[in-house]
Amino acid sequence: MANATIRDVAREADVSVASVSRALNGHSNVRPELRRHVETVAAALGYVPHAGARNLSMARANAIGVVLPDLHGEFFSETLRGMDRAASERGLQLLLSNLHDGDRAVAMLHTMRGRVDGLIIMAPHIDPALLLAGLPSSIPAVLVNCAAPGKDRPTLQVDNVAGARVMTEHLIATGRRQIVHLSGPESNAEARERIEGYRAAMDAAGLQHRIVAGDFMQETGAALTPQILRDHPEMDALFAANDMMAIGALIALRAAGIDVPGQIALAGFDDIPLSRLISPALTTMHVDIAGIGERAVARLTDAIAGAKDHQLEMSLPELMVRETTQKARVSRA
Amino acid sequence: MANATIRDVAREADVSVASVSRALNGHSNVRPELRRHVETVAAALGYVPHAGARNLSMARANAIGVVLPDLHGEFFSETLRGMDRAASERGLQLLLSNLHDGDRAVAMLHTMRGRVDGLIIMAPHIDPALLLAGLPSSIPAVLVNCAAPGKDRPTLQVDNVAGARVMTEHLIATGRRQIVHLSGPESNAEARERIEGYRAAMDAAGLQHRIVAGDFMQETGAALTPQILRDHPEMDALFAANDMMAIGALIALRAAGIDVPGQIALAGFDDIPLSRLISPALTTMHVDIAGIGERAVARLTDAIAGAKDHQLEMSLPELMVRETTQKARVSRA
DNA sequence: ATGAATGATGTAACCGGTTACATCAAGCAG
DNA sequence: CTGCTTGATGTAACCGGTTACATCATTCAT
Repeated sequence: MANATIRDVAREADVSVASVSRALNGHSNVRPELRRHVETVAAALGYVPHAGARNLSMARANAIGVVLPDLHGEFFSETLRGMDRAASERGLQLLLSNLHDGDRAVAMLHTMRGRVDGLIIMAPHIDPALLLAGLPSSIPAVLVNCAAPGKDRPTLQVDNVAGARVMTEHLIATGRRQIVHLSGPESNAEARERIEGYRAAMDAAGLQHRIVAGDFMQETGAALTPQILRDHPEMDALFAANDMMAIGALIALRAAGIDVPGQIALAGFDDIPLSRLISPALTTMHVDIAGIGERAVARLTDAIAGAKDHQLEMSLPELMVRETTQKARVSRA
Repeated sequence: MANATIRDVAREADVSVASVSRALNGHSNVRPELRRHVETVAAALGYVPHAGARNLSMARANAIGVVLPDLHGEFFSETLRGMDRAASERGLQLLLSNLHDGDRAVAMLHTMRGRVDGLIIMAPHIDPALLLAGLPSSIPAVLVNCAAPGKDRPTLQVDNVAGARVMTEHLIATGRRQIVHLSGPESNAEARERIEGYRAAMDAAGLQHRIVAGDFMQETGAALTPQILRDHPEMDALFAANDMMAIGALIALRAAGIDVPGQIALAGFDDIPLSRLISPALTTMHVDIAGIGERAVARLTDAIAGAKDHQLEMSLPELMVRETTQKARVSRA
């Protein structure tokens, strides 16, 4: 019933456990015939090594823990895809954990200790002090898009401030003036940075900011749009803090009979795969989502190998002009 | 430097390791003052229990392994989301593995032995015999959308045959006659079942089948469409075996200046979130993707708990009529 | 022929927890 | 006062691997 252990194999093959271990792991100092014999017996018993035990004795889990704020939407699935690719190249597995709130966060990190060699933490919505307090300094970790660029941890970030500034400037350059920013939640560091970039560009152009607080969800983008139209009747551009909200807004604008980009320009942020597929195609800031996942794994494996490189790696998003921000038609009236 | 172990805590607190273990795990037979003392010392040392060691000694990993064919696209990210929800409710973590080909598949399963309590295997593209051969019968596993309904394993499947039949009948009922099926890869069990459903409905209506082999990828849907238009100039409906290919086809059709659904009706399968967001919205078979993920975890935890219920659970997809299959306009000519 | 070097194999400690069982002190009934 | 029960704590075995080191048989140089 229960699975065979290495001792069962040793007894059956009439050799020591050490020989079984060596034979099965391809060590060189094993007689070929002995190796074959052990392999035969192991196969006959259906022996599969117990990875947990091996991990314990080798003090190496060959796995990395990934904590994400949310599995919703394409953004995180893309990140995960990048991580998976980089991880399986290195023979690592991913231990996944959704990180809802700050309290359970620390408990979660603890659950991971001893089952993973390091952690990738993506938590723009969690107080970084709280996070780092619960993180033993001995466990390697890379922070992705966290609020504070962990001083003594490798860190990856998207330059949200610059990105939002570029997008806002693009909107201004294409003739928009009454630009409303539909932001992410205040508690989210990336959302705050994007607000900052928007503010900077608007200030530089001498325009007035209008910020409406959203929460990065598509439904909210749709739900808030009618209200935005009411409160800002003069609006000629809507800059959503991420693509999902922009798409929600697009649906609501379409439902309201508003022409995009004819009457109102629409912009998003992230460039999820979906954004080029909708119609009209969404202008957005391209973030190399899967690439960030890959880089995170690369940095983490370096850190696990002992690298002391705690540099902050900042990636600059790129403006993708598509259909939703084409110049407004000359008024037909 | 290295992390404190339970013996460090025991030494520092001047008690035995057993007491530390008991105190920290909330056993009742510990003097309250001793417990507090141990907790204080543990906190002072920054002690975090080594989950791997605990797993080994308790013979319980509190994790489940998930093997997926591909992380691409919304389908699997939705599945994963459902699994994550169900898993974290039960205090389980997910160990993720992308399963590219059959050879590495078995190795992968072995890597998981001893680090997970059970497996969820989603592998419509892998020879089930190969798969089950590599799977020790002692490890609980549930099969999702695998080619063969594992006789002695809990199994979840989508009724692809019925679903494809319903969709094809819908197309016929809305007046289409020259219906081309853009199928998934022959190696994929689900693709084969959808072909079968399409065939059944076409046969029943006395119509001729036209099947073009695709591979479930959006790019392929787009790339194959011009060729399909050339080879089947009379086509009035295109039924893609999944939504991603349908969306690819939609883009290509739009580029070719073809009116959907005016000239050609378009249908997909899966009902990924994206399909209702594109324009025109895609008619498709709704599959409760996240729900299947949740059910898989539920069935697996039952199996881990010792349930012997190896019933095949079949879920019936539901027709979602949207814009791409509205009745063809009366010819304007 | 003898001692050293080499190579294959076995013994047992170790990784870091959990827990059955032993031990011991205190409380209590007779 | 003695013997039994009860509760708290300690001892050590165990989970299933890996591996340093010991052992032993060869082989080879001297």
